[in-house]
Amino acid sequence: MYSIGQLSKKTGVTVRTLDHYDEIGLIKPSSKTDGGHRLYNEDDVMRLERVLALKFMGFKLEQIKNILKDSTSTWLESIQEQLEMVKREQERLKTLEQALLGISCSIEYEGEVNWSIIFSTIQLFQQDPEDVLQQYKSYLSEDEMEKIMDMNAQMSKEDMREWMEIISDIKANLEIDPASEKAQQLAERWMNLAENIFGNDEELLGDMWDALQNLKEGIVFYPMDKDVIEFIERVYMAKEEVK
Amino acid sequence: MYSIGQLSKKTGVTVRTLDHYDEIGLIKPSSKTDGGHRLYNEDDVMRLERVLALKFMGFKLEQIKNILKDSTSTWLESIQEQLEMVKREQERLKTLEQALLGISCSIEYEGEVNWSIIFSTIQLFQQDPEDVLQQYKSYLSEDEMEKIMDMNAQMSKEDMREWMEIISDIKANLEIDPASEKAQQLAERWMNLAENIFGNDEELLGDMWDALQNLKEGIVFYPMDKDVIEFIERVYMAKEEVK
DNA sequence: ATTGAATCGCACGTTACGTGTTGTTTTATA
DNA sequence: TATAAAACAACACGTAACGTGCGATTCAAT
Repeated sequence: MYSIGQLSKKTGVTVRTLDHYDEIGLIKPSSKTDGGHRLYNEDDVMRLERVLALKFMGFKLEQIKNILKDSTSTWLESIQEQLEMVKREQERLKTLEQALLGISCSIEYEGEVNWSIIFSTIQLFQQDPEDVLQQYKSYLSEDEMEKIMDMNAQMSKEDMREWMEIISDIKANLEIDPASEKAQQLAERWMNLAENIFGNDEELLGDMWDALQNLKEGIVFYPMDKDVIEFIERVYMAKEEVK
Repeated sequence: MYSIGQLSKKTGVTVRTLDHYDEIGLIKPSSKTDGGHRLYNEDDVMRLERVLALKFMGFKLEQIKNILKDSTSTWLESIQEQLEMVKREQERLKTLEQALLGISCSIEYEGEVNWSIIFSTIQLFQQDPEDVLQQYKSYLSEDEMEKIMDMNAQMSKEDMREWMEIISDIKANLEIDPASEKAQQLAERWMNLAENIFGNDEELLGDMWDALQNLKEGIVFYPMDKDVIEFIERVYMAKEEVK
């Protein structure tokens, strides 16, 4: 028989928590002293351990009460629901991380808080990725869209950082001569990174480029907007002319 | 100028939410009608949009108030803190998913709820992975431990399912003759899967096996316990004898 | 018996609103 | 312009899982 304090020490849960579990009828002490102090026996301890296990799995106290009530309970179902929930939450956090990463980089390289980039980024991540890619439907095949989605998801922090760096570099130099040495270098850096990310898939890159040119409005790849695309276009046109 | 209802329609946030933001001083309407109805102007709308953006990023309303208060605010710091939080949460969910997956499989294949497996699994995931591997320190090199941690994290649902299946098969047949056809098949299936997971790294597999044999207590790889290890040992010894 | 520690029971605080009520203001219609 | 209908203000209570007190017992040790 344990007093509430002893049980607390034994299991590591606070007295208040045990108090609460008693209040909501989750764990009622099997007996009491004449004075009214709660006494917990081994069965109670076991029940507590099970409750803690289920809590670790992410169930709510009310659910735990139900699960422990009917032993015929649909355990598998409950756990698989939890699994689904955990997966959905992970998806959410993954996109949130991407968004935060993009915003963080944008502040870092632009040196100030740019609300329009923030709004665009968030808007981009708020709708589900399927919808975002719908815009590209006429330019890309199913296959290509899937590839892009994979890349998007697997883009590492380093990739993102490099990507932000080159793009903010370009943004800082939008007005320079497209035929200049520096412009050529910038465009080349962009191309290299793009190839790197798109894995040397020339066809995909080409189709992607077509899509980008035709969908200049809005932000399509995080912070890359119309201005950047047009800059790169100009540089390439200048290059062609030299030839 | 928008009434609270118009603003609600325009932005999609409920009237009650705007009400709340007014209450806590997050978004106060810039003017009111003679009768006391709230009127929001474009600046208020902008502030609301910013609030929503920050909320999307996961900030609390109180934090948002502070961030929007001092423009000199440490934006980058705040966002990077958020990023860290998101990452930690993802880590937590990843391990939780693994644990749930293990428990789900254990119920599926054992056909009943086995609390001791559940407790062991949870205990395994509650301490951080570093500590778990500390037990193996004397049997495995740094390199090997790192490899194992990677595998552990990347073990797919299918792998886990197969793993659970073979192990529960073995558990159902612990008492059969180690020299029998069936026992040999079971051990072989186990070996094949282990090789599959450990990527044909014979040395790693060997060292791992040593560790498993010496650390029979507790569960080391999810549901694989002492009994299973001893069974496989017996089968191999029987095989040796035949030779 | 006394005293210090443990415990009980109660209540308010937390977060970001949802839901509901009553009384007032605005808007639309006659 | 009178009146009905809609919108709104202001307040209160509920949510989930406890944390943090608080005064009033009760327990355990001396």
